[in-house]
Parts: sequence; structure tokens; C-alpha cells
Amino acid sequence: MKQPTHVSEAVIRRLPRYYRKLDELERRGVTRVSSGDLSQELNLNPSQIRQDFNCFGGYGQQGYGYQVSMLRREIAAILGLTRKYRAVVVGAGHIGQALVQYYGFEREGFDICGIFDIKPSLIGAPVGSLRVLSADGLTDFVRENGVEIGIITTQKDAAQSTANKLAESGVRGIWNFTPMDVMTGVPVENVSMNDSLYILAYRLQQ
Amino acid sequence: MKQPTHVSEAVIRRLPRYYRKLDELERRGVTRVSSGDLSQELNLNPSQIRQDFNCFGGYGQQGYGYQVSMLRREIAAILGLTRKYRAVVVGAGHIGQALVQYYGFEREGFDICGIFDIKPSLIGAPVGSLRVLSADGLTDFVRENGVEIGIITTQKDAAQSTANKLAESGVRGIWNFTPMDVMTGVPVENVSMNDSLYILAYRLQQ
DNA sequence: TAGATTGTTAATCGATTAACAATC
DNA sequence: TAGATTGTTAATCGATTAACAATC
Repeated sequence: MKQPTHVSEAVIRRLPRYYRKLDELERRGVTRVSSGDLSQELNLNPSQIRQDFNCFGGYGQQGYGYQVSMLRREIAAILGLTRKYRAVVVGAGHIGQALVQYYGFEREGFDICGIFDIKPSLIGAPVGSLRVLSADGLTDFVRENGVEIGIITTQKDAAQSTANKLAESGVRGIWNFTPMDVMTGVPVENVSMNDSLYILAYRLQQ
Repeated sequence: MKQPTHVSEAVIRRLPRYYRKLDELERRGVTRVSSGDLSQELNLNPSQIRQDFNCFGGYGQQGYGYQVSMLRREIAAILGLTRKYRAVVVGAGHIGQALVQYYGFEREGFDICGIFDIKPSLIGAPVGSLRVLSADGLTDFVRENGVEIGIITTQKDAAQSTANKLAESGVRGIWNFTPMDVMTGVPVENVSMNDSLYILAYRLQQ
């Protein structure tokens, strides 16, 4: 993999879609794919696809296209999906509990090993194979277990303080499910469920 | 509100953030805001903010800025958040159940009035104030209740067929929680939780 | 070899930013 | 009025698309 100087945000945001499509093709037994094929499947321009891949290196072969399994592996490596990550969920409401019990992410290498809340009535409650822990112990837990990702599923108004606490505890990235933009020193990815629903409402009017 | 010829995707994707910020400001009792203020709060360029607002009409006042409550209301109207929408959830797994029990969306006018599954063991189970219904009755339910939004929280491999069924039943838009890109005649908004997590993994490497 | 498809450069298009006259 | 800030036009920047030589 070529070490690229700077890859634009737009390219990065397309990588997961490439990854998912290549994974699907590989499962279907497709061994070979061209930028033209992918452009049809993903509704993108073939030039753009080739440009995107060439940000990281030349994975194709003239006159042939790309080898599905190899390209999938390369993109997985670029995204950092070839290793495991420990994560904790802060906020044991419905969404927090749903994430713990959804095993899809574990299959992809994201291991949710703790769920926290401040509400006394929730502490100790079983969630999947875990039990809700008191948020008092969050910092120690993150440090002792080498947790790299903090998932925020608290109420909106607790989002910023939770983000601060997670960042101070040594988490390297934050996955934010609240509709609140948090500011921290570590990378934050917002799921933006609200925004997505608002945009759907907008489209229903058009 | 000016009827704009065409508003770019980039502008539309920023509208929810404006809306959320203005809502927050209004709640905090702020009555007046300039594009400069907003640019700091949202980490955007002030020119861009003014350009964005002027896609829909001139809501500001020279020398003063924007009236928070008025601007908030206008953007709510643009997004279509001034009316109610009926929605159904298809897939009564953890995420589907979490959505039904999260009342945040209801507060914003999105009323989830049905939850469906094909799994016999789930049918009849209580979820919030609802009971899981058999997916056999989905089409009739959508028609009889004027459901406009279909929410897909099924397994990935059922996403496309569910989308087809929803679209045929007369739903006007689809909110897709699966990591599968679905193709239909109605607008689809993808929550893309997976993609968001992959991008976080990418950032942890940088 | 001929055909296909890449990698890459150049052209186009659109979005962001800057600038400033209009005006509250 | 003077100061502030918009609305809008023009300049810049970056991303997308087209084109084509390289080559498998």
C-alpha cells in the first residue's frame, strides 16, 4: 500500500461502500471485477473508482480489472479492519443495549467489552453477556482493558461530558450516537440518526 | 420561502446541523445570531452559511444577523418537520425494538405505529406500547394507516425484499438501518452505522 | 496479436471562500 | 449617523469526469 500524502474526505467516505460491495462479490464467488462493473453496482463513475483506488496504490491489471479477493483485503487493510478493537458503550438505554446485543460488529473485529450507566436502577442489569457497570468505574475500566473506542449512547445533554471523560480515559476514538456534536481531541464519528431522518423528511416533500 | 431551482446535496446535508444548533440556541434563550457566530459554533465558513440560507430566501437583516426563532422555524419548514409522519419498523430485533422505544423521534413528529417481523416467536411480543405484528399484514397496515415511512431493521439479506414490499405498499420514503444499499423507486436514507464505524477505524490508524 | 481495462494526465464542473456594495 | 452584517457576485479551490497512452 502506497503511503498517500493526503486522501480527501470524499474518498474516505466511499471506502466502506467499496469494502461492502467487494465483500458481497467475494461471497457470491465473483473473482474478478472491473471499474466499469463496480460503477454500475455502486452508481459511481468508473474514472472516479480508479482514481480512488489509485490514492493507495495500483491494485489492478490492465485489460483484466481487479481481483476481488485481493482488492477486498487491501481496502480492509486501508480501513484498519484487519485487527481487533475493544470498545465500551456509555449509556445503557435501548440503543446502547441493542449495540451490545448485535453481534455483527463483533464479527468485524469490534469487541464491546463493557456497558456503563449512571442510573442506579440499571447498574447490574444483564445485557447480552455483559452486566451494566457504574459509570464511576469507566476510566479504570478503559485503562485496564486497553479500550480504544468509546461509544456514546447517553442522553443528548450528557454527550459532551461523556466524550471528555472517554478522551481523558485514553480512548482513541469516539462513536457518537447522540444528536449532539461533541468536541474532543480524539477522532469522533457521528452516526447522525436524527440528521438522516430529517433529510428523509426533506425528500418526502420534494 | 423561495422555491429554489436546485439545492445541492451538500447544502441539504448541512440543514439538519443548522436546525439542531438553532434549536439549541433558542432553548438557551439566544434570540439573535450572525453567520459569524454560527460559523464558530459549527466550524463552517460564514460565507457558506449565508450562501446556504440564501438558497431558500433571505432570512437575515443587514447589520443585525438572523433571528434565532424565526430562522429555526424556517429551516424546520424546509426540512418538512412541521407536520407528522407515520412510520413502521420492519424487523423486530434489538435495533428495531430500540427505535420503537426511543421517544425522541415521536417528539419530532415521527410516529412509529407498527412493528413487524416474520419470526413466529416474536409475533405478539410487546415492544413499548406496540405488539410485534406478522409481516404478512404489512401491506394492508401501511395502506390502512397512511404510513409514509418504512424503517428497515431486518437482517441484511432481507433488506432489498423488504424495501420492495414497503415501496409497493405505498410508503413514500425508506429509512434503512441495514448495511445493504437498497434500490427502489422511493427516496432512501441510509443510516450507515457500519460505514461510520469503518471510518472511525480508519481514523484510529492515521 | 487484438481487445480490454488500467493508471494517469488534462478538462470540466461544482462547491467553497473572498470581497464588497447594499442596507438595517 | 456609524458600525455591523447581510445578500450576492466574483475568484478560488478541489473534486469529478473525460480522454488516452500504457500494458496485460
